[in-house]
Amino acid sequence: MTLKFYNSLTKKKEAFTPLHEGIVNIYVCGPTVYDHPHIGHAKSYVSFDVIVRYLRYVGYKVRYVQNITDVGHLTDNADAGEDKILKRAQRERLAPAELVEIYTRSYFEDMDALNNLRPDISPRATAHIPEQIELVEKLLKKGYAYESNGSVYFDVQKFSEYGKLSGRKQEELEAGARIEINPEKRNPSDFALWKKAEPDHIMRWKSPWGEGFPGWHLECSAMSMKYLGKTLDIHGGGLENIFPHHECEIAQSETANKLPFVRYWIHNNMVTVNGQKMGKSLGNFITLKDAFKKYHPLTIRFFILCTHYRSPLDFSNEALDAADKGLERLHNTIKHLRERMEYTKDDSTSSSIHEKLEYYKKKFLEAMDEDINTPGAIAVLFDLSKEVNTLLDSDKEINKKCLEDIDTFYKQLGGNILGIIPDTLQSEQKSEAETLKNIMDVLIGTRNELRKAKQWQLSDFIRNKLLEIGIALDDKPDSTTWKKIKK
RNA sequence: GGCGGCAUCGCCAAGUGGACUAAGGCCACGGUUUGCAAAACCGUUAUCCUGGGUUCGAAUCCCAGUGCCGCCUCCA
Repeated sequence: MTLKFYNSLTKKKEAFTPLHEGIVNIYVCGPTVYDHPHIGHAKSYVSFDVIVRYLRYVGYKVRYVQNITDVGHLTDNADAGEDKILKRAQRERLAPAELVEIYTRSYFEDMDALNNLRPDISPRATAHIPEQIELVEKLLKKGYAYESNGSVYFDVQKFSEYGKLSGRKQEELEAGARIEINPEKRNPSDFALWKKAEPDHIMRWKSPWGEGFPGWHLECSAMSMKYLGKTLDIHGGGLENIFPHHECEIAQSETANKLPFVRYWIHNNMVTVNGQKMGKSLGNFITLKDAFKKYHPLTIRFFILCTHYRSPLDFSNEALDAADKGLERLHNTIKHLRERMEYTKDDSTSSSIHEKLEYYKKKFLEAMDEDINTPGAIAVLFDLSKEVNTLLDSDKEINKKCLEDIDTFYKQLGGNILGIIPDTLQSEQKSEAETLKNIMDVLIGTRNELRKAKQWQLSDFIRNKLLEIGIALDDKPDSTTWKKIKK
Protein backbone atom coordinates (compact mmCIF):
# COMPACT_ATOMS: atom_id res chain seq x y z
CA MET A 1 0.00 0.00 0.00
CA THR A 2 1.29 3.39 -0.95
CA LEU A 3 0.03 6.72 0.16
CA LYS A 4 -0.59 9.03 -2.75
CA PHE A 5 -1.28 12.73 -2.88
CA TYR A 6 -2.46 14.91 -5.69
CA ASN A 7 0.32 17.44 -6.06
CA SER A 8 -0.88 20.82 -7.31
CA LEU A 9 2.59 21.58 -8.59
CA THR A 10 2.82 18.62 -10.95
CA LYS A 11 -0.96 18.28 -11.35
CA LYS A 12 -0.61 14.55 -10.80
CA LYS A 13 -1.27 12.02 -8.13
CA GLU A 14 2.09 10.97 -6.78
CA ALA A 15 3.33 8.39 -4.33
CA PHE A 16 4.34 10.15 -1.16
CA THR A 17 7.89 9.87 0.10
CA PRO A 18 9.23 12.35 2.62
CA LEU A 19 12.59 14.02 2.25
CA HIS A 20 13.90 12.40 5.41
CA GLU A 21 12.81 8.87 6.06
CA GLY A 22 10.11 8.55 8.66
CA ILE A 23 9.69 12.29 9.17
CA VAL A 24 7.14 14.59 7.58
CA ASN A 25 7.32 18.35 7.72
CA ILE A 26 4.04 19.99 6.90
CA TYR A 27 3.09 23.63 6.76
CA VAL A 28 -0.47 24.81 6.32
CA CYS A 29 -1.52 28.40 5.76
CA GLY A 30 -3.39 29.43 8.88
CA PRO A 31 -6.07 32.01 9.45
CA THR A 32 -5.81 35.77 9.44
CA VAL A 33 -7.28 36.42 12.84
CA TYR A 34 -9.48 39.44 12.33
CA ASP A 35 -12.87 37.75 12.58
CA HIS A 36 -14.54 34.58 13.83
CA PRO A 37 -13.76 31.48 11.81
CA HIS A 38 -16.34 30.36 9.27
CA ILE A 39 -17.27 27.10 7.59
CA GLY A 40 -14.58 27.63 4.96
CA HIS A 41 -11.96 27.47 7.68
CA ALA A 42 -13.62 24.31 8.92
CA LYS A 43 -13.28 22.54 5.58
CA SER A 44 -9.68 23.53 5.18
CA TYR A 45 -8.47 22.67 8.64
CA VAL A 46 -10.52 19.51 9.05
CA SER A 47 -9.05 18.31 5.77
CA PHE A 48 -5.49 18.94 6.83
CA ASP A 49 -6.15 17.59 10.29
CA VAL A 50 -7.15 14.28 8.77
CA ILE A 51 -4.10 14.32 6.51
CA VAL A 52 -1.85 14.85 9.52
CA ARG A 53 -3.68 12.21 11.53
CA TYR A 54 -3.31 9.76 8.69
CA LEU A 55 0.37 10.46 8.21
CA ARG A 56 0.85 9.76 11.90
CA TYR A 57 -1.26 6.61 11.68
CA VAL A 58 0.90 5.16 8.95
CA GLY A 59 3.90 5.76 11.14
CA TYR A 60 5.47 9.08 10.24
CA LYS A 61 6.76 11.45 12.83
CA VAL A 62 4.96 14.60 11.75
CA ARG A 63 5.72 18.18 12.57
CA TYR A 64 2.68 20.24 11.72
CA VAL A 65 3.12 24.00 11.57
CA GLN A 66 0.20 26.29 10.96
CA ASN A 67 0.73 30.01 11.17
CA ILE A 68 -1.42 32.71 12.70
CA THR A 69 -1.43 35.77 10.46
CA ASP A 70 -1.65 38.82 12.65
CA VAL A 71 -0.06 41.43 10.42
CA GLY A 72 0.50 42.25 6.78
CA HIS A 73 -2.56 40.70 5.16
CA LEU A 74 -4.03 43.59 3.22
CA THR A 75 -7.56 44.08 2.03
CA ASP A 76 -6.18 44.06 -1.47
CA ASN A 77 -3.86 41.47 -2.86
CA ALA A 78 -1.94 43.88 -5.03
CA ASP A 79 -0.12 45.45 -2.11
CA ALA A 80 -2.62 48.22 -1.79
CA GLY A 81 -5.44 48.70 0.67
CA GLU A 82 -5.42 48.51 4.41
CA ASP A 83 -4.12 45.94 6.82
CA LYS A 84 -7.05 43.72 7.73
CA ILE A 85 -6.06 43.47 11.36
CA LEU A 86 -5.55 47.18 11.71
CA LYS A 87 -8.75 48.08 9.94
CA ARG A 88 -10.84 45.80 12.11
CA ALA A 89 -9.07 46.88 15.29
CA GLN A 90 -9.89 50.49 14.55
CA ARG A 91 -13.49 49.59 13.89
CA GLU A 92 -13.82 47.68 17.13
CA ARG A 93 -11.75 50.28 19.00
CA LEU A 94 -9.24 47.72 20.15
CA ALA A 95 -5.49 47.56 20.08
CA PRO A 96 -4.43 45.28 17.22
CA ALA A 97 -2.89 42.92 19.77
CA GLU A 98 -6.21 42.68 21.61
CA LEU A 99 -8.11 41.98 18.46
CA VAL A 100 -5.66 39.30 17.46
CA GLU A 101 -5.94 37.67 20.86
CA ILE A 102 -9.73 37.57 20.75
CA TYR A 103 -9.91 35.99 17.34
CA THR A 104 -7.01 33.64 17.86
CA ARG A 105 -8.81 32.23 20.88
CA SER A 106 -12.03 32.07 18.91
CA TYR A 107 -10.22 30.18 16.19
CA PHE A 108 -8.79 27.54 18.51
CA GLU A 109 -12.08 27.22 20.33
CA ASP A 110 -13.89 26.33 17.12
CA MET A 111 -11.13 24.08 15.83
CA ASP A 112 -11.12 22.21 19.14
CA ALA A 113 -14.88 21.77 18.86
CA LEU A 114 -14.42 20.29 15.40
CA ASN A 115 -11.99 17.83 16.98
CA ASN A 116 -9.00 19.11 15.04
CA LEU A 117 -5.76 18.33 16.79
CA ARG A 118 -3.73 21.42 17.53
CA PRO A 119 -0.80 22.04 15.21
CA ASP A 120 2.57 21.32 16.79
CA ILE A 121 3.59 24.92 16.29
CA SER A 122 1.31 27.91 15.69
CA PRO A 123 3.75 30.70 14.96
CA ARG A 124 2.58 34.29 14.72
CA ALA A 125 3.83 36.64 12.08
CA THR A 126 4.40 39.49 14.55
CA ALA A 127 6.56 37.21 16.67
CA HIS A 128 8.88 36.62 13.72
CA ILE A 129 9.70 40.12 12.49
CA PRO A 130 13.50 39.63 12.82
CA GLU A 131 13.35 36.43 10.79
CA GLN A 132 11.35 38.18 8.11
CA ILE A 133 13.69 41.16 7.98
CA GLU A 134 16.59 38.76 7.69
CA LEU A 135 14.94 37.08 4.73
CA VAL A 136 14.34 40.41 3.02
CA GLU A 137 17.99 41.34 3.51
CA LYS A 138 19.04 38.05 2.02
CA LEU A 139 16.87 38.63 -1.04
CA LEU A 140 18.17 42.17 -1.43
CA LYS A 141 21.74 40.98 -1.16
CA LYS A 142 21.17 38.32 -3.78
CA GLY A 143 19.63 40.87 -6.09
CA TYR A 144 16.11 39.45 -6.19
CA ALA A 145 14.59 42.41 -4.42
CA TYR A 146 14.87 46.16 -4.54
CA GLU A 147 14.12 48.98 -2.18
CA SER A 148 11.82 51.73 -3.28
CA ASN A 149 10.73 54.63 -1.13
CA GLY A 150 11.05 52.73 2.15
CA SER A 151 9.38 49.59 0.87
CA VAL A 152 11.03 46.49 -0.53
CA TYR A 153 9.65 44.57 -3.47
CA PHE A 154 10.46 41.21 -4.95
CA ASP A 155 11.63 41.52 -8.54
CA VAL A 156 9.52 38.91 -10.23
CA GLN A 157 11.43 39.20 -13.51
CA LYS A 158 14.50 37.79 -11.81
CA PHE A 159 12.74 34.53 -11.06
CA SER A 160 12.02 32.78 -14.32
CA GLU A 161 9.97 30.05 -12.66
CA TYR A 162 7.41 32.49 -11.31
CA GLY A 163 4.04 31.08 -12.29
CA LYS A 164 4.96 27.42 -12.18
CA LEU A 165 2.38 26.60 -9.54
CA SER A 166 -0.53 28.68 -10.77
CA GLY A 167 0.16 28.32 -14.48
CA ARG A 168 0.13 32.05 -14.94
CA LYS A 169 2.45 33.87 -17.20
CA GLN A 170 3.96 37.14 -16.13
CA GLU A 171 3.04 38.91 -19.33
CA GLU A 172 -0.61 38.09 -18.80
CA LEU A 173 -0.54 39.47 -15.31
CA GLU A 174 0.96 42.75 -16.23
CA ALA A 175 -2.06 43.86 -18.14
CA GLY A 176 -4.33 42.76 -15.30
CA ALA A 177 -7.20 45.18 -15.13
CA ARG A 178 -7.58 44.77 -11.41
CA ILE A 179 -4.04 45.66 -10.51
CA GLU A 180 -3.57 49.30 -9.74
CA ILE A 181 -0.38 50.71 -11.08
CA ASN A 182 1.98 51.21 -8.18
CA PRO A 183 4.69 53.67 -9.16
CA GLU A 184 7.07 52.20 -6.58
CA LYS A 185 7.18 48.92 -8.43
CA ARG A 186 9.41 48.25 -11.40
CA ASN A 187 6.87 45.78 -12.62
CA PRO A 188 3.17 45.45 -11.78
CA SER A 189 3.54 41.82 -10.76
CA ASP A 190 6.31 42.55 -8.28
CA PHE A 191 5.09 42.02 -4.75
CA ALA A 192 5.86 43.63 -1.42
CA LEU A 193 8.28 41.98 0.97
CA TRP A 194 8.31 44.92 3.31
CA LYS A 195 5.99 47.90 3.36
CA LYS A 196 6.77 51.34 4.61
CA ALA A 197 4.42 52.37 7.40
CA GLU A 198 2.63 55.63 6.87
CA PRO A 199 2.56 57.93 9.92
CA ASP A 200 -0.90 56.77 11.03
CA HIS A 201 -0.10 53.09 10.61
CA ILE A 202 0.37 51.90 14.18
CA MET A 203 1.55 48.38 13.42
CA ARG A 204 5.18 49.19 12.70
CA TRP A 205 8.62 47.80 13.29
CA LYS A 206 12.10 49.19 12.83
CA SER A 207 13.95 47.88 9.84
CA PRO A 208 16.98 48.79 7.75
CA TRP A 209 14.54 50.56 5.41
CA GLY A 210 12.81 52.61 8.03
CA GLU A 211 9.70 51.77 10.03
CA GLY A 212 7.32 49.42 8.36
CA PHE A 213 5.66 46.03 8.40
CA PRO A 214 6.15 42.75 6.57
CA GLY A 215 4.30 41.78 3.42
CA TRP A 216 1.79 39.00 3.78
CA HIS A 217 3.59 36.35 1.75
CA LEU A 218 6.81 36.76 3.65
CA GLU A 219 5.75 35.24 6.96
CA CYS A 220 5.07 31.80 5.52
CA SER A 221 8.49 31.60 3.93
CA ALA A 222 10.30 32.87 7.00
CA MET A 223 8.46 30.78 9.54
CA SER A 224 8.34 27.55 7.58
CA MET A 225 12.08 27.87 7.05
CA LYS A 226 12.66 28.43 10.73
CA TYR A 227 10.63 25.51 11.99
CA LEU A 228 10.66 23.02 9.14
CA GLY A 229 13.73 23.68 7.06
CA LYS A 230 14.37 24.93 3.58
CA THR A 231 12.43 22.24 1.78
CA LEU A 232 9.01 21.25 3.08
CA ASP A 233 7.50 17.86 2.48
CA ILE A 234 3.99 19.25 2.31
CA HIS A 235 2.58 22.72 2.06
CA GLY A 236 -1.18 22.98 2.32
CA GLY A 237 -3.76 25.68 1.94
CA GLY A 238 -6.93 26.72 0.23
CA LEU A 239 -6.79 26.77 -3.52
CA GLU A 240 -7.69 30.43 -3.62
CA ASN A 241 -4.24 31.04 -2.25
CA ILE A 242 -2.42 29.39 -5.12
CA PHE A 243 -2.15 32.78 -6.70
CA PRO A 244 -0.66 35.02 -5.67
CA HIS A 245 0.17 33.84 -2.16
CA HIS A 246 1.79 30.49 -2.77
CA GLU A 247 3.38 31.57 -5.99
CA CYS A 248 5.08 34.38 -4.09
CA GLU A 249 6.17 32.06 -1.32
CA ILE A 250 7.88 29.88 -3.88
CA ALA A 251 9.63 32.86 -5.41
CA GLN A 252 10.94 34.13 -2.08
CA SER A 253 11.99 30.79 -0.68
CA GLU A 254 13.57 29.33 -3.77
CA THR A 255 15.59 32.38 -4.64
CA ALA A 256 16.74 32.73 -1.04
CA ASN A 257 17.73 29.11 -0.58
CA LYS A 258 18.42 27.84 -4.08
CA LEU A 259 16.49 24.73 -3.12
CA PRO A 260 13.01 23.48 -3.95
CA PHE A 261 10.60 25.00 -1.46
CA VAL A 262 7.90 22.34 -1.35
CA ARG A 263 7.77 18.73 -2.49
CA TYR A 264 4.01 18.27 -2.36
CA TRP A 265 1.58 21.15 -2.68
CA ILE A 266 -1.85 20.19 -1.39
CA HIS A 267 -4.82 22.47 -1.92
CA ASN A 268 -8.32 22.03 -0.63
CA ASN A 269 -11.39 23.21 -2.45
CA MET A 270 -13.86 25.86 -1.36
CA VAL A 271 -17.20 25.97 0.37
CA THR A 272 -20.32 27.29 -1.29
CA VAL A 273 -23.58 28.10 0.45
CA ASN A 274 -26.72 26.91 -1.30
CA GLY A 275 -24.75 26.68 -4.50
CA GLN A 276 -23.33 30.16 -4.28
CA LYS A 277 -19.85 31.15 -3.35
CA MET A 278 -19.41 32.36 0.17
CA GLY A 279 -18.10 35.87 0.29
CA LYS A 280 -17.99 38.72 2.71
CA SER A 281 -19.48 40.99 0.12
CA LEU A 282 -22.31 38.56 -0.62
CA GLY A 283 -23.35 38.53 2.99
CA ASN A 284 -23.73 34.76 3.10
CA PHE A 285 -20.94 34.06 5.51
CA ILE A 286 -21.66 31.35 8.03
CA THR A 287 -19.50 31.47 11.10
CA LEU A 288 -18.81 28.26 12.90
CA LYS A 289 -20.29 29.66 16.07
CA ASP A 290 -23.58 30.13 14.24
CA ALA A 291 -23.38 26.74 12.58
CA PHE A 292 -22.75 25.06 15.93
CA LYS A 293 -26.01 26.46 17.25
CA LYS A 294 -27.84 24.32 14.79
CA TYR A 295 -25.55 21.36 14.25
CA HIS A 296 -23.20 19.45 16.49
CA PRO A 297 -19.58 20.21 15.57
CA LEU A 298 -18.97 16.54 14.86
CA THR A 299 -21.84 16.58 12.38
CA ILE A 300 -20.08 19.39 10.55
CA ARG A 301 -16.81 17.51 10.65
CA PHE A 302 -18.52 14.40 9.32
CA PHE A 303 -20.29 16.41 6.65
CA ILE A 304 -17.00 17.89 5.49
CA LEU A 305 -15.35 14.48 5.31
CA CYS A 306 -18.23 13.06 3.26
CA THR A 307 -16.86 15.06 0.34
CA HIS A 308 -13.33 14.74 -0.94
CA TYR A 309 -11.06 17.57 0.17
CA ARG A 310 -10.38 18.61 -3.45
CA SER A 311 -14.06 18.85 -4.31
CA PRO A 312 -16.15 21.88 -3.53
CA LEU A 313 -18.53 21.50 -0.62
CA ASP A 314 -22.00 22.95 -0.75
CA PHE A 315 -23.36 23.91 2.61
CA SER A 316 -27.13 23.59 2.85
CA ASN A 317 -29.53 22.65 5.61
CA GLU A 318 -30.79 19.65 3.66
CA ALA A 319 -27.30 18.26 3.23
CA LEU A 320 -26.41 18.92 6.86
CA ASP A 321 -29.60 17.24 8.05
CA ALA A 322 -28.78 14.19 5.96
CA ALA A 323 -25.26 14.09 7.39
CA ASP A 324 -26.61 14.46 10.90
CA LYS A 325 -28.81 11.41 10.47
CA GLY A 326 -26.05 9.41 8.87
CA LEU A 327 -23.62 10.11 11.66
CA GLU A 328 -26.25 9.31 14.23
CA ARG A 329 -26.75 5.91 12.64
CA LEU A 330 -23.05 5.23 12.80
CA HIS A 331 -22.90 6.35 16.41
CA ASN A 332 -25.93 4.20 17.28
CA THR A 333 -24.14 1.09 16.16
CA ILE A 334 -21.19 1.91 18.36
CA LYS A 335 -23.42 2.77 21.29
CA HIS A 336 -25.15 -0.58 21.01
CA LEU A 337 -21.81 -2.30 20.65
CA ARG A 338 -20.45 -0.70 23.79
CA GLU A 339 -23.59 -1.43 25.76
CA ARG A 340 -23.28 -5.05 24.77
CA MET A 341 -19.66 -5.06 25.90
CA GLU A 342 -20.77 -3.91 29.33
CA TYR A 343 -22.71 -7.05 30.04
CA THR A 344 -20.75 -9.60 28.07
CA LYS A 345 -18.55 -11.88 30.13
CA ASP A 346 -14.93 -12.17 29.26
CA ASP A 347 -14.90 -15.88 28.65
CA SER A 348 -13.04 -16.62 25.48
CA THR A 349 -9.88 -15.79 23.70
CA SER A 350 -10.49 -15.89 20.00
CA SER A 351 -12.37 -13.39 17.94
CA SER A 352 -14.57 -14.79 15.22
CA ILE A 353 -14.74 -11.50 13.38
CA HIS A 354 -11.02 -10.97 13.00
CA GLU A 355 -10.86 -11.80 9.30
CA LYS A 356 -13.76 -9.58 8.45
CA LEU A 357 -12.25 -6.67 10.32
CA GLU A 358 -8.99 -7.14 8.47
CA TYR A 359 -10.90 -6.97 5.22
CA TYR A 360 -12.65 -3.74 6.13
CA LYS A 361 -9.48 -2.24 7.49
CA LYS A 362 -7.75 -2.97 4.21
CA LYS A 363 -10.56 -1.28 2.29
CA PHE A 364 -10.46 1.69 4.60
CA LEU A 365 -6.72 2.16 4.29
CA GLU A 366 -6.85 1.73 0.53
CA ALA A 367 -9.30 4.60 0.33
CA MET A 368 -7.17 6.78 2.57
CA ASP A 369 -4.03 5.94 0.63
CA GLU A 370 -5.69 7.16 -2.53
CA ASP A 371 -5.26 10.89 -1.89
CA ILE A 372 -7.16 10.77 1.39
CA ASN A 373 -10.46 9.54 0.02
CA THR A 374 -12.46 10.14 3.17
CA PRO A 375 -15.87 9.54 1.54
CA GLY A 376 -14.65 6.09 0.52
CA ALA A 377 -13.29 5.45 3.99
CA ILE A 378 -16.56 6.50 5.58
CA ALA A 379 -18.45 4.15 3.28
CA VAL A 380 -16.36 1.31 4.73
CA LEU A 381 -17.42 2.29 8.23
CA PHE A 382 -21.05 2.07 7.16
CA ASP A 383 -20.50 -1.29 5.52
CA LEU A 384 -19.04 -2.65 8.72
CA SER A 385 -21.81 -1.01 10.68
CA LYS A 386 -24.38 -2.99 8.79
CA GLU A 387 -22.64 -6.24 9.65
CA VAL A 388 -22.23 -5.26 13.27
CA ASN A 389 -25.89 -4.34 13.60
CA THR A 390 -26.89 -7.67 12.15
CA LEU A 391 -24.56 -9.44 14.54
CA LEU A 392 -25.84 -7.54 17.55
CA ASP A 393 -29.46 -8.16 16.56
CA SER A 394 -28.94 -11.85 16.08
CA ASP A 395 -29.38 -14.44 18.80
CA LYS A 396 -25.80 -15.56 18.36
CA GLU A 397 -23.47 -15.66 21.31
CA ILE A 398 -20.81 -13.03 20.86
CA ASN A 399 -17.68 -13.20 22.90
CA LYS A 400 -16.20 -10.15 24.47
CA LYS A 401 -12.96 -10.26 22.51
CA CYS A 402 -14.95 -9.98 19.33
CA LEU A 403 -16.84 -6.94 20.57
CA GLU A 404 -13.63 -5.35 21.75
CA ASP A 405 -11.99 -5.90 18.40
CA ILE A 406 -14.85 -4.14 16.65
CA ASP A 407 -14.67 -1.29 19.12
CA THR A 408 -10.93 -0.97 18.58
CA PHE A 409 -11.54 -0.83 14.84
CA TYR A 410 -13.93 2.09 15.23
CA LYS A 411 -11.69 3.83 17.71
CA GLN A 412 -8.64 3.61 15.48
CA LEU A 413 -10.10 4.29 12.07
CA GLY A 414 -13.18 6.32 12.87
CA GLY A 415 -11.72 7.94 15.96
CA ASN A 416 -7.99 8.42 15.63
CA ILE A 417 -7.88 8.92 11.87
CA LEU A 418 -11.16 10.57 10.91
CA GLY A 419 -11.96 12.03 14.30
CA ILE A 420 -15.69 11.41 13.95
CA ILE A 421 -16.10 8.76 16.62
CA PRO A 422 -15.35 9.88 20.17
CA ASP A 423 -14.04 7.37 22.68
CA THR A 424 -17.09 8.00 24.78
CA LEU A 425 -20.27 8.78 22.96
CA GLN A 426 -22.70 11.04 24.62
CA SER A 427 -25.97 9.20 24.93
CA GLU A 428 -27.73 12.50 24.57
CA GLN A 429 -26.72 15.46 22.51
CA LYS A 430 -29.01 17.65 24.54
CA SER A 431 -28.04 18.76 27.99
CA GLU A 432 -29.10 16.66 30.96
CA ALA A 433 -31.17 19.52 32.30
CA GLU A 434 -33.09 19.83 29.08
CA THR A 435 -33.70 16.12 28.93
CA LEU A 436 -34.94 16.08 32.52
CA LYS A 437 -37.33 18.90 31.76
CA ASN A 438 -38.69 17.05 28.75
CA ILE A 439 -39.15 13.85 30.72
CA MET A 440 -40.97 15.68 33.45
CA ASP A 441 -43.27 17.28 30.90
CA VAL A 442 -44.19 13.86 29.58
CA LEU A 443 -44.64 12.43 33.05
CA ILE A 444 -46.77 15.29 34.31
CA GLY A 445 -48.84 15.21 31.15
CA THR A 446 -49.47 11.51 31.57
CA ARG A 447 -50.33 11.91 35.23
CA ASN A 448 -52.79 14.68 34.48
CA GLU A 449 -54.54 12.44 32.00
CA LEU A 450 -54.79 9.84 34.75
CA ARG A 451 -56.20 12.42 37.16
CA LYS A 452 -58.76 13.48 34.60
CA ALA A 453 -59.84 9.84 34.43
CA LYS A 454 -59.91 9.75 38.23
CA GLN A 455 -57.13 7.16 38.35
CA TRP A 456 -56.06 8.43 41.74
CA GLN A 457 -54.15 5.35 42.75
CA LEU A 458 -51.78 5.49 39.78
CA SER A 459 -51.33 9.25 39.90
CA ASP A 460 -50.54 9.11 43.60
CA PHE A 461 -48.10 6.33 42.91
CA ILE A 462 -46.25 8.56 40.45
CA ARG A 463 -46.18 11.47 42.88
CA ASN A 464 -44.91 9.33 45.74
CA LYS A 465 -42.26 7.62 43.69
CA LEU A 466 -41.00 10.97 42.43
CA LEU A 467 -40.88 12.26 45.96
CA GLU A 468 -38.73 9.29 46.90
CA ILE A 469 -36.14 10.26 44.31
CA GLY A 470 -36.22 13.90 45.33
CA ILE A 471 -38.71 15.51 42.99
CA ALA A 472 -41.76 17.18 44.48
CA LEU A 473 -44.89 17.77 42.43
CA ASP A 474 -47.09 20.70 43.15
CA ASP A 475 -50.65 20.37 41.82
CA LYS A 476 -52.29 23.68 41.17
CA PRO A 477 -55.80 24.20 39.84
CA ASP A 478 -54.68 24.70 36.23
CA SER A 479 -51.18 23.29 36.09
CA THR A 480 -48.61 21.10 37.77
CA THR A 481 -45.09 22.25 38.55
CA TRP A 482 -42.13 20.35 39.89
CA LYS A 483 -38.94 21.06 41.76
CA LYS A 484 -35.99 19.16 43.11
CA ILE A 485 -35.92 18.89 46.90
CA LYS A 486 -33.37 17.73 49.43
CA LYS A 487 -34.08 14.22 50.51
C1' G B 1 -10.18 38.55 -20.91
C1' G B 2 -6.41 34.90 -18.56
C1' C B 3 -5.98 30.32 -15.60
C1' G B 4 -8.31 26.05 -13.42
C1' G B 5 -12.23 22.70 -12.02
C1' C B 6 -16.86 20.12 -12.31
C1' A B 7 -21.29 17.53 -14.84
C1' U B 8 -22.63 9.94 -11.82
C1' C B 9 -29.99 7.41 -9.02
C1' G B 10 -35.21 12.36 -6.19
C1' C B 11 -30.98 14.83 -3.04
C1' C B 12 -25.69 14.44 -1.21
C1' A B 13 -21.47 11.75 -2.95
C1' A B 14 -17.19 7.82 -4.16
C1' G B 15 -15.35 5.72 -8.40
C1' U B 16 -7.08 4.38 -9.50
C1' G B 17 -9.54 1.76 -18.58
C1' G B 18 -11.31 -4.55 -17.44
C1' A B 19 -14.32 -8.04 -10.25
C1' C B 20 -19.03 -1.10 -12.75
C1' U B 21 -25.51 -4.89 -14.73
C1' A B 22 -21.41 2.04 -10.64
C1' A B 23 -19.62 2.32 -3.18
C1' G B 24 -21.74 4.83 0.83
C1' G B 25 -25.30 8.40 3.13
C1' C B 26 -30.27 10.90 3.03
C1' C B 27 -35.26 10.50 1.16
C1' A B 28 -39.26 7.23 -0.85
C1' C B 29 -41.73 2.55 -1.41
C1' G B 30 -42.30 -2.84 -0.18
C1' G B 31 -41.01 -6.58 3.43
C1' U B 32 -38.87 -8.91 8.22
C1' U B 33 -39.01 -7.78 13.37
C1' U B 34 -42.41 -5.27 17.16
C1' G B 35 -48.63 -5.47 21.28
C1' C B 36 -48.07 -0.70 18.34
C1' A B 37 -43.79 2.13 17.52
C1' A B 38 -38.60 3.35 17.44
C1' A B 39 -34.07 1.12 16.24
C1' A B 40 -32.16 -2.65 13.16
C1' C B 41 -32.12 -5.88 8.89
C1' C B 42 -33.60 -7.37 3.72
C1' G B 43 -35.32 -5.69 -1.02
C1' U B 44 -36.58 -1.94 -5.06
C1' U B 45 -34.50 2.80 -7.93
C1' A B 46 -28.79 5.15 -12.54
C1' U B 47 -25.15 2.57 -18.33
C1' C B 48 -22.57 7.78 -15.72
C1' C B 49 -24.56 16.04 -19.62
C1' U B 50 -24.67 15.69 -25.45
C1' G B 51 -22.10 14.23 -29.97
C1' G B 52 -17.83 12.14 -32.02
C1' G B 53 -13.11 9.40 -31.36
C1' U B 54 -8.98 6.07 -29.22
C1' U B 55 -9.17 0.93 -27.33
C1' C B 56 -10.42 -6.04 -27.54
C1' G B 57 -12.66 -3.02 -23.51
C1' A B 58 -14.29 3.89 -21.03
C1' A B 59 -18.10 6.87 -15.99
C1' U B 60 -12.79 6.68 -16.27
C1' C B 61 -8.34 8.74 -22.00
C1' C B 62 -8.82 12.46 -26.51
C1' C B 63 -11.75 16.22 -29.43
C1' A B 64 -16.06 19.31 -29.99
C1' G B 65 -20.49 21.24 -27.86
C1' U B 66 -23.79 22.57 -23.75
C1' G B 67 -24.36 23.88 -18.68
C1' C B 68 -22.49 25.07 -13.92
C1' C B 69 -18.53 26.71 -10.54
C1' G B 70 -13.91 28.73 -8.71
C1' C B 71 -9.31 31.80 -8.82
C1' C B 72 -7.12 36.41 -10.90
C1' U B 73 -11.55 41.95 -5.67
C1' C B 74 -13.48 40.61 -0.30
C1' C B 75 -12.52 35.04 1.28
C1' A B 76 -9.75 29.13 4.07
